[in-house]
Amino acid sequence: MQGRNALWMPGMDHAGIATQNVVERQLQAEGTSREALGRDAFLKRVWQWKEKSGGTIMSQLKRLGASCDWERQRFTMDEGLSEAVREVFVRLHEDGLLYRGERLINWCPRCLPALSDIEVEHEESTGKLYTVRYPLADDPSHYLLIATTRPETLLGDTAVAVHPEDDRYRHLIGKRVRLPLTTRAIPIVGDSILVDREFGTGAVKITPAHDFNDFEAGERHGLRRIKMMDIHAHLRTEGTLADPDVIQAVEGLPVAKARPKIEHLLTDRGLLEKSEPHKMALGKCYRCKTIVEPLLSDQWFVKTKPLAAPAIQAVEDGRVRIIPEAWTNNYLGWMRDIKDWCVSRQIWWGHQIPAWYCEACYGTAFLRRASDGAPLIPSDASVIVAKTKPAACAKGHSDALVQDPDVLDTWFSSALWPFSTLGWPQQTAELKTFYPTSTLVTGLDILFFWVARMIMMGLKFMGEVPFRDVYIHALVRDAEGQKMSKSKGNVIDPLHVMEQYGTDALRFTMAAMASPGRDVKLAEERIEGYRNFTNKIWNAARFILMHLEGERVAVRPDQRSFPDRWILSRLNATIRAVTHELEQYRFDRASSALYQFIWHEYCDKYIEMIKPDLKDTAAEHAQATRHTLAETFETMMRLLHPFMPFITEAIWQTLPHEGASIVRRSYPTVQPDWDDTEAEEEFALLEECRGLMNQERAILNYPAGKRLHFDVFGKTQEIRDVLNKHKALIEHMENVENLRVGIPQDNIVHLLTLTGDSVESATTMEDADLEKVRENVGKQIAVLEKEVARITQKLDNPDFVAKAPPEVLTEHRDRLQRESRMSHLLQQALRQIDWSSSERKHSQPS
RNA sequence: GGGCGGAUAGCUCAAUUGGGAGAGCGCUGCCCUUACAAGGCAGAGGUCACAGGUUCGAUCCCUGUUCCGCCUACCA
Repeated sequence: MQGRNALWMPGMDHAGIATQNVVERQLQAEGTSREALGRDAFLKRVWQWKEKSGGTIMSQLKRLGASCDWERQRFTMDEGLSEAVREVFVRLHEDGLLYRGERLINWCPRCLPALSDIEVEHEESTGKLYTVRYPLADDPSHYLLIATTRPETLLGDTAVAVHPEDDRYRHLIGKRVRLPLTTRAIPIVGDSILVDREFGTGAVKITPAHDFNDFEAGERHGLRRIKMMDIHAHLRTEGTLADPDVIQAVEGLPVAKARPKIEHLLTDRGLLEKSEPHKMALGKCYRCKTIVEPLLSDQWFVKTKPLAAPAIQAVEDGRVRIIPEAWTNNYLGWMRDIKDWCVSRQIWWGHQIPAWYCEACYGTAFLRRASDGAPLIPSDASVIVAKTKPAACAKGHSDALVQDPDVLDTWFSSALWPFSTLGWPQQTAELKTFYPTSTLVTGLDILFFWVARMIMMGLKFMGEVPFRDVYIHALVRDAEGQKMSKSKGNVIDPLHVMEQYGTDALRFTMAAMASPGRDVKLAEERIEGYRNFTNKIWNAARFILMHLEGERVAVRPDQRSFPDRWILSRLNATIRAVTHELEQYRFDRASSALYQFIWHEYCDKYIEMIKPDLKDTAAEHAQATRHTLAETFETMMRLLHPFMPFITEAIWQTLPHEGASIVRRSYPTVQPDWDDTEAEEEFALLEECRGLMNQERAILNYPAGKRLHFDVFGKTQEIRDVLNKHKALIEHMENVENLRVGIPQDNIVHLLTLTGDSVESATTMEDADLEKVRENVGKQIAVLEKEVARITQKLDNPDFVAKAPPEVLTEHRDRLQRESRMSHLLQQALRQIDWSSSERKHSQPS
């Protein structure tokens, strides 16, 4: 609508692990499995599922009225995007930023593939801290006390560490201990990094194959790595030299079952010193909440440090702006401490890694997994990385090439999205036009998963940042403030909400609640409130259509009626505010400006003001007013359209308009000749009158419908002129007859007078319940006197008078004057009430 | 353990250069007044979490405390 060349490209990633899980569950229900199907047939099934159900998000977007470029829809598994993935993989490898190695990685024993660090959620839980006796090899009567939360892993221990400067243990370094439950003896090493003297016993076991810190300690001390678990996190004792009865007790058991057995065995042998409750943060799979196990395996890693450096720079120097800014430090902190990124996943659905290994060169045939025939590539097999399958290996073997069975992390392809979707690696026109893009809108929860990686990849392969602004939107939570999740079952389906309240109401609610840095608790009352707002707009439109019959004449703004000039000026202010706030990503302020204007200025005031003109066909301004009415409402619909696309289009079509659709019309811009400070000031004066009159009605307890006589007094001649000019309007708006305009005066008999800044207003109180009035007035006076005392006290303070800015001083003095005058007037009214009631008493026979 | 954010009307949330605290919903009263009862008009309701400090003056700035979220971390 603003005439910019905008591209909103819709699309999806392939959600590797999640999608594979879903399809595998289907297969399970059918009594089969992916292994039984085989890789190719399985992938066909996944594609089928994707075609069928993958459109849900797209249809939700469409229902929400998202104006995407639907023709350009992209999917990370599309051929073009897959080509980009292969290109990037090969180039990262060439540049030494990609390597394969045996490392410890987070492993979900249920989902089976590797997880990256950030796919692991930490959850506080209470476990036990066991203290185990490790007898010294050369003197079994003495032992070292080792603290551990995972006693079953001791089968994989290859050393014990103490702090090199710990006097308790220093003399033991270099000696050996007998590893409980096994026939092995392991060394005692000194390690100041691993060991915290203060914690536990100050001595710690090292299990390099099953713990990240221990892995690194193992590297430092050249320790052997003994794997004692399989991919399902079931204990495998082969190679641990465990005692036969231990093997019998725990072989093949999952961790949870093995731990008590080990505890039992240790106790039986008098090797368990004690166990006590212990709080710790357990790593769990973010998807299925299974406890994650560190697992030793061959994986592909992206070396992230060199990529992160320019990505940090880009945010530091403002080429990428994160909004709200508060998240910037979050991003920088994470990037500065970034770990290498494990990108291989042991699943089938995804981009299969473009790496090949030559069995002939390796010398012996690769082992193949019995279940699915996947080759198990040895760590030392030489690798050929290429975009397509090589014809032959370096030594000319052509028929012994085996492709890496693993696929890439979904985020690997997502990271390329800003340019892969525009045709890269081809230098397309789209890429030239739209890269770098302007804004990425996303949730905080994927700032690291996605945003950080897009910036790294964009800088590496395009040489430019992928986007200028990153707008972090709020996360929508349920009414209790809980994050929505399928497993908790508290997910609010937007389709359902749209069904119930309408899409426009949902959209407007989201916009209104999008205060920066704050999550949205989706409260139904709020949606309902904005549903009512749409209803209000609809009814206003009906009213307008009813009154548009007849000539409409466009007149210069400054020659229109007072209400017309006023509403044009207000509309202009609203256009200014909405445009400004949208540019600042303040959707909350933009929507509240619209709400305030449409309901409280346009409907409550403007429409009410012009009713006399519309009903009286002979009215002076009728033709011009009808024009203004159509003009302002049409403009208002365009201004509101991005927030409420459906109702605005529907109404717009019924209004006088040009063009086929509101979407194709321009967004309203500020019109200099609509600004009218005079009209706004005059309106403010009328509002002041209105306020005083309402207050009087309230004090006198008069019913809303009662027509009253009012006198209004302008404090200057100029004000009185304005009041006289709008006398009829005031009478109409305030349900008043025979309004009289005069000069303020004291001692008016039988009248209740109130004062404002510019005007005073008086009305008769004879019809009122004087007792009630006395009470109300008394309350008012008390409030006023309190305020008067407060301001007086401030003004009596010489420091305040000396140091406060002059405008604050005058403002205080004006206020004091007004409040004391008001109090004076009310006391006067009180005296009159007393006088009247005594009159009444006297007139009655005793 | 570290970092960040929040604590304002019964509820959901606003309030940037420190100077009389706002909205929506809910509540109370009166109104089916020919656009709108999903509405109109009016009203009640707040020691701005707590304790100090800076200042003429603090919801706002500083310090500390409590409670609630989130992120992050290897304390075995």
